[in-house]
Amino acid sequence: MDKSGAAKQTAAPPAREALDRAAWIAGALDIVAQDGIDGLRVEGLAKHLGVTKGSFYWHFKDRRDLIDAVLDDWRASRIRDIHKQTTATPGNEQAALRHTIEVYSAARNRKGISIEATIRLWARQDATGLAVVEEVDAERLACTRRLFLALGLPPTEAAARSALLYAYVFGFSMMQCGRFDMDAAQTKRWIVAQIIK
Amino acid sequence: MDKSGAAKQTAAPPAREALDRAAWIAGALDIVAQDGIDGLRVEGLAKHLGVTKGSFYWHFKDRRDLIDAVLDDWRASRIRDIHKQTTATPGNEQAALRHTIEVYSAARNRKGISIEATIRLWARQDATGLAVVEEVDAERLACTRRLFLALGLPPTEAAARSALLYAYVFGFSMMQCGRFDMDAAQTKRWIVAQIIK
DNA sequence: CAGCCAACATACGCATAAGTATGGTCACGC
DNA sequence: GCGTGACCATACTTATGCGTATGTTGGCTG
Repeated sequence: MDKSGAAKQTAAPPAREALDRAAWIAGALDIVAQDGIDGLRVEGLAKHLGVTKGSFYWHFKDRRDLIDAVLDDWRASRIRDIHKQTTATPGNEQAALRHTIEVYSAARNRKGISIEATIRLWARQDATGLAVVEEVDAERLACTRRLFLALGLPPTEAAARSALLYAYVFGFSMMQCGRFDMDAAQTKRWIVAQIIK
Repeated sequence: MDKSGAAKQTAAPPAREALDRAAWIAGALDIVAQDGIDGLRVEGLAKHLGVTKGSFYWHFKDRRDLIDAVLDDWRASRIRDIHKQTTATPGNEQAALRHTIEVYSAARNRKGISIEATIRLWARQDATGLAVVEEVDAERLACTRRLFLALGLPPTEAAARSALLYAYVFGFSMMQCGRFDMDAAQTKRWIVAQIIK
């Protein structure tokens, strides 16, 4: 049925060069963003990459091995990202906080939000996933808290504000199912002002 | 294997009386809270209720019929609940707002949060689910906004505060994967004070 | 008490999906 | 020019799960 004319229907590079683990993980994240972790099937992923599952079981022991690899990749990338977004030269902490909210809140990339929500929900049932999520949470809170402290706020208020920031950003992104235009600019500005100071 | 001694291993009532749609929906919500919508299998649900799927297909056309019924039930119960929690006698609007935050934020019932997160995430892929979620969102925002307006706040600020309240409550609940004791009472009080006024 | 029907159980067909076993191919070293 | 191994395809086996077809039972009515 699709044996002769199946050459470039997916996102495979022109000349198909050998896949490595990273390529499989990247593909897996595409699937996870769309169909959740339950939707991450090895045959489906293989088709997405233009190969068969014979290849998959060369690179991974089993499906769980892939999931663990995806988790590790996600943790590393999220921690890398929060550090990158919250670095600020002394005196620019407020701008850094605004920037962090802007970058993380909502519409920017639907895919990242989907992945995060999926992993977070799935982690409620999986100890390994839970540990990863908690690690990312702790790191994010620490990063923003550091900025608030640099602004001279007392420790308790810095902790509270970073918690509010995190809760807002995440809660907001989860509401963006459809359009739901509560990003009425004015509303958003007011909220950010409340959080920042 | 389980033909003779299978009498009361599940949560079936003592004398098994005939199930109705409501019982199936309630059971389905148990499953959804634990294993997500993808984990909602008709055979598994039947076993959970102590019957076989022959019964299921008597009450429901197919699996999708059950999902739609669950969605409808969830929408109705959520709208009923937000109305109940946000009713306030004139002069008690602040207390009502505090009460609403307290009731909806976190630890109270892990199950409700799981169900909400699951439905919300799943709705990203399903038009029917999306409509339900948006309806609930709109109703909740309207209810809290009404309270803020009753407190004399200008419309834009009332909208902004209700949005922040909603985002906080929801974001906060999603972080409660493990223990993650950021409910340090003090932090929580500070945040609530920011939101309320 | 005959018959009927709601409410289930049982048994099947069919599809999907994990994992295994084994065969094929192409590049590269020698 | 030929083996060797990385990389992938093919062909199973097994298990799960949806939907359907049909058998069974207990209670109610006339």
